[in-house]
Amino acid sequence: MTVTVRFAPSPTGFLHIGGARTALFNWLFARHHGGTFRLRIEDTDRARSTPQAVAAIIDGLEWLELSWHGEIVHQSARVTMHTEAAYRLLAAGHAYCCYCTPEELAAMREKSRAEGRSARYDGTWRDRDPTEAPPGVKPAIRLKTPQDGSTTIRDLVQGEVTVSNSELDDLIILRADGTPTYNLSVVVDDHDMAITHVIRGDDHLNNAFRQTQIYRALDWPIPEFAHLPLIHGPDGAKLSKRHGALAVEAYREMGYLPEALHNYLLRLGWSHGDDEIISTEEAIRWFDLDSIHRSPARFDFAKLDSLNGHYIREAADGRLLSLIVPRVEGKLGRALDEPSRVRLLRAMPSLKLRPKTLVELAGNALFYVRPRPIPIEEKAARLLTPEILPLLRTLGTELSKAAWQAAALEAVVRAFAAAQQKRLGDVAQPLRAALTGSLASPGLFEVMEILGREECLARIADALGG
RNA sequence: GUCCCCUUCGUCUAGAGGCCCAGGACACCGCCCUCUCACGGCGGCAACACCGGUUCGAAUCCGGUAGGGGACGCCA
Repeated sequence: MTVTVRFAPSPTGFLHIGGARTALFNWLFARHHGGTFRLRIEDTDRARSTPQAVAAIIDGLEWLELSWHGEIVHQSARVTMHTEAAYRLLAAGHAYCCYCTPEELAAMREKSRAEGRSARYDGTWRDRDPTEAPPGVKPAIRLKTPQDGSTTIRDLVQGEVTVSNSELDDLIILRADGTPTYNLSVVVDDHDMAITHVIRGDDHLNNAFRQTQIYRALDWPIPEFAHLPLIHGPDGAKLSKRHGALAVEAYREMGYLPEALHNYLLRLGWSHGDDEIISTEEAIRWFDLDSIHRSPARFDFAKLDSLNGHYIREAADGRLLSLIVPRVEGKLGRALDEPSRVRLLRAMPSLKLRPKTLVELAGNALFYVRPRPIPIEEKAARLLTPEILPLLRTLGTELSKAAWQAAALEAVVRAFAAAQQKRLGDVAQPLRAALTGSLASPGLFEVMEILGREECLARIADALGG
């Protein structure tokens, strides 16, 4: 049997980071086994599902390059299959009609809880004669689940987990309005899609028991389950809006590379010895379910940053350029002309050595393409003292006679510093301030070469009060 | 409250009875490199939740305690 897995988000929000990891693990598992990875949108909650959310999920998966096989399955298009299954269960005596009102159910839950038991349906209508049904009330259909014994699932991550059947009540599979509920829909869809492995978040572990009972009642084979521990925020609590940056879209905006997020998410709860930098190819080759931890992991931006810095350094210059151009243009307030792009591309090999994010990269690149006079940061400006300015003027004159190439420029500046009885840094830093407006930049002489003679001399003049 | 799950440096983790007075990575702190910032190199700080038991020997096995998490919908 070929491995078939699915990612089944409900489109009630954006693709969040936990969902992205679930998708990644499913994708890797399928790729590892040469199987199929499918996408199913669980949009049966019409009130909360939106087309925008569907689009956001698709965008997110595409950005992460997690491509799925075949058509996207929209669960809402399959309600007929779901309801049919419910009626089949009803006809077979595996389900029954329940006429309880929401108020009655709420009271029931409260009572159970007050008595120190888990809140669940008490089976009022389980064996009651349908003729006793109150007139005019539409029933919901409940699954008739076993009352004795226990249900065990062999989870590929969690191991063997057993729950007493007395803890599992008769869940509703068809609402009073005739629509199917989540657990039924999932089972029918997973069955029809020939899903072999259900890999999803830990928060669904309880559902696995319910779903197992539905599979049994329907006499369908039960797929393998693998429940992944959730991702927690830095404070150890479940990742929530409070921690910010839930949507993968937000990570893109913050300037993270998809491959960095891949690598980071993969290592969160999964490992392959001491390996930290793991390419997608390696991930596909090495991925397995038994190396997944059972405990949740905390999300740590510092480590993501470090990984992102690594992947930025590895990225092709042209790609980085196209990624930062919109950001640079945004800060500049105008489109970049061709010479500016060429300049940035030339500067990229050294520019990309420093930042942790594309936002930083764009920020660091800005001085190369800014119109004169460039703004000088306060700390940099402080270096341009009345004592230094005359030196800078003389240096400018020396420089104007030099061949405009990094090594030659360095020779001139070094000779100048020596002649002035100064250390190189004493001269280089003010020069850097004048040229880049900052105290930190790529190598000064490379910067000068890329900026060009005219621009450099002009910026020096600007700094002199031009 | 009930049920289920989890517990190695601050964080992610290696570890499947002796290889571990616990290894790697990120973060942090030094030093080196150096025109700055990074990168890189070297070094440092720092953990087996606790208590019992099994064993010649336990981070690894068992039990309990504590702490954390998840689930308890005619939501998905």
